[in-house]
Amino acid sequence: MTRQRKVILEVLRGMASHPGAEEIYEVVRRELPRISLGTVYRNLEILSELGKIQKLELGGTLKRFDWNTRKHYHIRCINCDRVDDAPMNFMEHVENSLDDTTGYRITGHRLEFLGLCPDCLEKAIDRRTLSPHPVAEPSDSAKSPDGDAPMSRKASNF
Amino acid sequence: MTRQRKVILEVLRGMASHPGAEEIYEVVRRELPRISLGTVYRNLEILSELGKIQKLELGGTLKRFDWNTRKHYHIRCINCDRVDDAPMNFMEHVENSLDDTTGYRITGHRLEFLGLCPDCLEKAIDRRTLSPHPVAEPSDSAKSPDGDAPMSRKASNF
DNA sequence: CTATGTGCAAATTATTTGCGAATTG
DNA sequence: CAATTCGCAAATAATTTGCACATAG
Repeated sequence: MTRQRKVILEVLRGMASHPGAEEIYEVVRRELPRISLGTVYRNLEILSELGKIQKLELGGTLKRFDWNTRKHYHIRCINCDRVDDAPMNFMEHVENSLDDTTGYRITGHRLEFLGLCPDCLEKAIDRRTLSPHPVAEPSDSAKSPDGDAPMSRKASNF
Repeated sequence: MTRQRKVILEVLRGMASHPGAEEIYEVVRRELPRISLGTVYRNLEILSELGKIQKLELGGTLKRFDWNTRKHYHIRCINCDRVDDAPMNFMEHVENSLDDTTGYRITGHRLEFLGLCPDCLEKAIDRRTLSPHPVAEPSDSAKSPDGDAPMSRKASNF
């Protein structure tokens, strides 16, 4: 347990979000200005092997880390890539729903919800930025409480 | 619809697995030796936007592609990274299980099962390669039908 | 024709690794 | 001290992109 390892762990525990290595690096740096990015990567890996943190492999391009080591799900914004915990119970038994013809020995599962986070949702409603096809400015009062969901092309992948 | 686009689509449709871009490239190459990897990437992206194929963002390091555009789940081997379709019905309603305090507008979800594929499972049983701690060779007949699952350290992340 | 797509090579992004020096126990 | 870890820089891996040329419609 080196100083840098301890600081990395504390920093992650102090973060509400689910940061990637770079983001953690930037914060740790404020305390240990001489630390290297490689050290951050190495320690995040080690800490997750020790079970002190959890490595998340969600969609998108980067690996994220979570101080919460309990099994739980996540929800990711398809527009800004923000990630939050999904407020939903872990389904202990989904794995039993699998047809046993797979031949696999199942060891776990991962569930990720996709959607627009509150911030991006608001921007989408205000500016129609994410509408499937550009919309001629409607009267600004038209804040349809639950109208046509703005879905990006990307979202239609699912 | 260029020749290369057509060939890429046909090749993917002819593949049983869920290949990444490189793997598709290698096969397409046999028909179009002068095609470039960049073209493969570009066309896979376009084809998925057109809804002709599906882009998969599973765990692991690479993006995979699936000719099957219907919503379905996958199962991935934690040892060799092989991916198969998960023989299980799509859960149309899981998204409703989400506590509505999220503030997100949900547009989809993704479920991935993890485990040992038949091949890796067999090797693990034969050679105990993946046991948590090395095991003294037991009698070879001990094919426990559902005994102690060989779990790698990685698997315990979930 | 002309908009779109291609091949090639260089650029990006995220992550990993070799190595000699520093630190921990 | 001896094993582990660090900082740094270079190496990978997967994917993206700029640009001059080629092709489809």
